[in-house]
Amino acid sequence: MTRASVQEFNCEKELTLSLIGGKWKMIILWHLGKKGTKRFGELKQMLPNITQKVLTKQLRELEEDELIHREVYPVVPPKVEYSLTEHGTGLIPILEAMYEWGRTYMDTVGKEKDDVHYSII
Amino acid sequence: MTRASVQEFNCEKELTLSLIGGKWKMIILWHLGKKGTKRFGELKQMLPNITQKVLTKQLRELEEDELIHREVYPVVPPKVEYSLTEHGTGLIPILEAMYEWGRTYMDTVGKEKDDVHYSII
DNA sequence: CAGCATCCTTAAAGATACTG
DNA sequence: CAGTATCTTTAAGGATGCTG
Repeated sequence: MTRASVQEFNCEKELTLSLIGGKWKMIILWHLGKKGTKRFGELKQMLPNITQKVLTKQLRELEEDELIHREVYPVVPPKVEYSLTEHGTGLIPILEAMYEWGRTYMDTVGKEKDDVHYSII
Repeated sequence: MTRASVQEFNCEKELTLSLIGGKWKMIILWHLGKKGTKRFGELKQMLPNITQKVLTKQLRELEEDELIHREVYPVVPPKVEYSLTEHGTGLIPILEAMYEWGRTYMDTVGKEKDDVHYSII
């Protein structure tokens, strides 16, 4: 993980990939980018198939990598809000480009190879 | 892997990520994009720490996903050349954006957190 | 509400040896 | 030269239960 003190990459884009490559990280960043600050429970609802443990881990890693900010309100019951940092915001255009490329790819390759089907759930 | 007949994603950008997320795929695409057609052995030399088995697998997957083209020349000894397809070429701008973002990120985060070091090898 | 602690499964990747 | 074939390791992710 990124959290190691020393990381080796062949190229800077591998560093970038290592930060967004977690199974749920891109969607988390996407939601925070498009809809703004969200609470833990709100994110959990947006990603119905994620477990609490995994969501916590993804968020902690994103926080340690300074892509998101975690604001803890000392109230009972607990309230925790997540939002994008500057670094995280800078990733949104890349995610948008990946979204567009994926759409085009799906439309062409998904249709010409009738044994391949991509479904967005 | 992408090679399954049915793939499910939360979003199109996850499809994109699944195609370039292999450990060596971005560098392979990058080299083919910047330097043009390459033979198997040339790619192997460019990626000194990759094993033949893994390189073969990455190339086969990229080929099946139609990001690269594999041209086999029926000669002895064997000669095989790899090049980008249209789809693969379309990814290069995204890889460039990831490269630039990663450079900026390294320069800022890598310096402010003195316990974190990223090394490009 | 927003977590933490355990245990478990699975695929990606690596090491190594062999071949048309 | 450009691969296959086995075997092994590792870490990400998931299932489940407990808690301040």
